[in-house]
Amino acid sequence: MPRPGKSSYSDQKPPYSYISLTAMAIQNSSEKMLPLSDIYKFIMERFPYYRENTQRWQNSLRHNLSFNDCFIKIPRRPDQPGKGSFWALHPDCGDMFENGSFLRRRKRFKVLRAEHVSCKNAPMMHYFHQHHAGTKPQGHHEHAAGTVGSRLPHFQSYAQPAAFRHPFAIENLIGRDYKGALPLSVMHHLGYPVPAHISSMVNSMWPHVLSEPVPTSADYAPFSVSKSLYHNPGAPPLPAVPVPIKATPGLGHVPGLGALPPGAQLCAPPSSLDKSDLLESKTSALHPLLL
DNA sequence: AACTGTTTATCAGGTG
DNA sequence: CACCTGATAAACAGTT
Repeated sequence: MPRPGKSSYSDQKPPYSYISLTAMAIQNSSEKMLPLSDIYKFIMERFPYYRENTQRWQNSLRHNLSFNDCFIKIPRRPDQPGKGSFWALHPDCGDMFENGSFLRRRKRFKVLRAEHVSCKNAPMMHYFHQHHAGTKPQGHHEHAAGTVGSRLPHFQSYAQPAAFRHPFAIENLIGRDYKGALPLSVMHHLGYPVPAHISSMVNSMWPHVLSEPVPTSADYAPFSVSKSLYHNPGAPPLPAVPVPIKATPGLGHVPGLGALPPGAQLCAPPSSLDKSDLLESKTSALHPLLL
């Protein structure tokens, strides 16, 4: 295992998964979203190991972006021409990494099917911009069967329960589920007006991490998820549906690995969330003290 | 053509 | 042993 400050390890494979590396890159960006090429750049600049075999690892990374629900695509605006979309972290995956350390992912992040459809697929964003329905969304291959229809209450119950809300509508993206959870910059990018009270809340949840030191190529000092990626006390609970891998009650704070800040409240399912809405959850692993 | 994104498949390693 | 996660390969489609 490479140790921080040992340059002789600089060309070794970093102890981070592609998910971690991608999350690092995105969180390190000022906009909290990056095009694919900038994710490549970030990784190559900081980890010499990834300056070689680019075809191999970049294919893997793209696979991870598409495959993992923790990454969402943000379309470019017409005034931002370029290749591909921006990639951002799903607003509910802030506590994905154990103890805030990128070294270890605590739980698998999976979204509900309905949420997934509206969040993962580009046509939603086109609707988002153009205010009309895009092409019919397709479910992610892994979730296409088995969960149809039954996990919609979050969207349906928001604000105007009786009103039909297209699953691609902005209200369903930034409505109860995402309001205050997407980075401000992303909200702004999407042209969504951000009320002041939400703005302040979001800012406290998604701080700029640019001011934090960035590890050099030889320094695998763990990137830590900034404290405000955890939910603030008082902030409305987000309907994350994390699928815990396992609880690790004994781990606690590892020196240098970034600890849970005092008073931070981790993402747990809202109390109102019906048990049937949880996918394969093991509630013991969701206890805040364990996170 | 090169890049981007999706999907399927396979394998290795860790864990209960 | 079953299951899960992550890494890798590859085919393929769409976009720039």
